[in-house]
Amino acid sequence: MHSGRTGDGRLFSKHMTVRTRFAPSPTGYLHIGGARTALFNWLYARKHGGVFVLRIEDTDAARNTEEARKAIFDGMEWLGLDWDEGPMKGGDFGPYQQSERGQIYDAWFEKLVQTDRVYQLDGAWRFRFERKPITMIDGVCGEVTIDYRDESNTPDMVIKRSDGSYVFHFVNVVDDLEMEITHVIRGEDHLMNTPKHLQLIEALGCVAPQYCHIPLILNGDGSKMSKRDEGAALGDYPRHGFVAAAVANFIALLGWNPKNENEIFTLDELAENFSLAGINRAPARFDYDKCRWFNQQHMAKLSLADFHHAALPFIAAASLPTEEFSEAMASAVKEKVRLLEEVPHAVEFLLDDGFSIDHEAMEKLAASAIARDGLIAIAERFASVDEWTLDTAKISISDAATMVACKPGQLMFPLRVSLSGRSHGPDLNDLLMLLGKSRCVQRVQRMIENLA
RNA sequence: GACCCGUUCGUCUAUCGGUUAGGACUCCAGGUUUUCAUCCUGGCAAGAAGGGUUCGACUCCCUUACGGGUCGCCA
Repeated sequence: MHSGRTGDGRLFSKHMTVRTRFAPSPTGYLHIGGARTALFNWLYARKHGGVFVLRIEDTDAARNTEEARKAIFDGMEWLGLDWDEGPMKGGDFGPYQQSERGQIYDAWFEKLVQTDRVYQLDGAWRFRFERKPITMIDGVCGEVTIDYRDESNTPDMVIKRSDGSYVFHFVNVVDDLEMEITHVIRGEDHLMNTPKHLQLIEALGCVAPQYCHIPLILNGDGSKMSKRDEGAALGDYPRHGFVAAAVANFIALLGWNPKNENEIFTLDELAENFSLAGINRAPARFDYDKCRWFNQQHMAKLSLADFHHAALPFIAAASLPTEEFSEAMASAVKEKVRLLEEVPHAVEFLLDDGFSIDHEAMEKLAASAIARDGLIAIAERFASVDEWTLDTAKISISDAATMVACKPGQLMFPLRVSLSGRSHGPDLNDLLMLLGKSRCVQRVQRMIENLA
């Protein structure tokens, strides 16, 4: 039969179409680690002009939920990981949900019955392992051997439950065979399953796909990432105002690197540069700060219109008037925020005259010898401007500085705090133009009163 | 506990026997900006430990320690 060996996978041929798959089970939510597995499979398929399959592994009827199914589709769509075959897409190897593939499994199972590779125990069917060392050639880990002569460590596994349903190991293997999957990129938690799968494939008389096990993603402190941990649920990313390209970029670099010093990649660029050889073997820790930095880098590349559009839902969610949130405002904060969820706070004082004034900034102002006089001069100069333009506003500030015998630069901080209530924010020129003459005068006067 | 995989700055990583061990995030200091931020420049910071092999080891081998994974009629 075949190569006489198991575990070394298919000899990769230039003529062979690469077929990868992502096979999540619809229980819970889409985990960031799962998203990365999907991404790597997608990248590998795209890189090699292959086919990316989405298969829903819903064999555990009790734990499946519709929300979880939706989370998978939504997450994939958000990240931009389109599948060539799968639910809502069809394909020649369907159906793509295991719950609908019963007859297919029955047929393959019958082969094992015929060849006496299964036996019944307590009503469940167990697969009889061959008692020999099993060696796999993993695409990432290299050669790994598990000795199946040690029966205590590798008991025969159940592949068909006493209720007649099939277990993961069996359906997963059958589907990869049926769907002609060439490369299986999956989490390292499956590494010890692989010899089981190899044995099954051999018993079925087939050739195994190339397996590649990628390291898991850990929390920042090195602990196992689970449900409630920051960054664990893919669905949280759009909610916090991450853009998809940034998240894909960041998780791609968690466990993979392009072997050069580039860091910012679009999805297409990732696909161009992707290779199995660049995948690491050690688990990576999740760094939320760096993820935010990637987001900032990707947002900076967004067009103003796209950024404005992306920020609008966050303005609405903060109960700020979306119709007043202009592209000019978006422009003023575009490169100052790392997450879209920071936009409302960054612009709220532009949309609402009743903004509060930062304590620390106020104290610094109160301590300044020239702040009050400077602001009085500015208010006076502003008020006398006929045509409010950036030039006339700037001239007014210079004039005010002359009046109180200081440098214009010294008036910037008092003016900034007067206009925005804070010591950090958009460019002063933007503030001046965005607010207009009368609001600027009002705000400066309000500050003068506060300082009295 | 058994069996697997792993271990370079705090974090993500480059290095495929010979390098002042490089880059990025974070942090700090300068510079640019009449202001804030961006940005630019510079700085802090690493080969888990012990044995080998070798002229020479972060790199290869062994041991220990530590981390992760797996040991289900879950996937």
